[in-house]
Amino acid sequence: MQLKTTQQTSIFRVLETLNRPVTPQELLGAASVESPGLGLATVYRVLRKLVEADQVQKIELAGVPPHYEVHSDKHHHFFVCEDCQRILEIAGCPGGFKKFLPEGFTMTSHEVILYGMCRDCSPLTGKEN
Amino acid sequence: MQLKTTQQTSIFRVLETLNRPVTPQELLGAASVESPGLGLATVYRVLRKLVEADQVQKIELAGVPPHYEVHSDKHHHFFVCEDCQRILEIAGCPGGFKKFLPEGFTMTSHEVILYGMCRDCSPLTGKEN
DNA sequence: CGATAATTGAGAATTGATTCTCAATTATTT
DNA sequence: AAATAATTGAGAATCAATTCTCAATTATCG
Repeated sequence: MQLKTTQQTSIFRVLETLNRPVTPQELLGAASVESPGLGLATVYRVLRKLVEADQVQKIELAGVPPHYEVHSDKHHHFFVCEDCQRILEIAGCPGGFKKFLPEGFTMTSHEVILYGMCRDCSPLTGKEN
Repeated sequence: MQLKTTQQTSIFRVLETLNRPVTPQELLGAASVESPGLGLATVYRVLRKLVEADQVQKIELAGVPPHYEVHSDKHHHFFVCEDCQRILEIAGCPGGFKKFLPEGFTMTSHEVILYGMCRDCSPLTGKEN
């Protein structure tokens, strides 16, 4: 997908800058700085096109609304902060999941989600300390 | 939560019998055999109570609607069949996820989801062969 | 038994995420 | 610049999951 307008460019640039999964609302807020008056419908329109073009991935994890992030080819998983709800990419993976499959099952992919508190929200390392 | 009525009993019994995560619709269908005329609202009402009482767990996984199953204390994960959309519990877990956490993060739990084809849907072992 | 409380089913209403509609604005073509 | 095409923002509409409303049914209690 080629970005033609100010709005489209802002949306994609913000996605690249934040470099983590964000909600459409978050994206609207951040991209509105560059593109005042930006509408949520446009954010969704652009996201849809970007997802179709495989430049952006929609991340759906339990307990949090859908997030979007610039598509990465590296195998990775996610961390969800139970306090601020922020999602972060986690590099690395223990692997070796196939041995847990029952007989006759085939596995095409897997997902690992870690839940806890991010640095900013952890009581001992957070900003407030 | 103590089960008082026919409807409540059927709903819980079916959950126990099926012994896997099911959708409220599936549950309605199955419990309607014992309780003809059962309504979806009642299924949701009873599920909500059971979840509050921690007797049932709501399972939310990407790509499939929410499922409910009898609460199990054993640590386990899930397999999602990409063909029939059925969810199955997987016993066992590789563990050792904490080493993937960034500095200063704390982990309280994790989730592993395997995607693929279940026995019934796998081309070489399915019913149709 | 008669009164009161609880539960139920049906369908309307709500919620959150997303898409659609449409008039206005902006870009592109000629 | 005129005509045509594309994009946008706002709010309405949709969609799926779930909850609410309310009258009818069922259960419980004195």
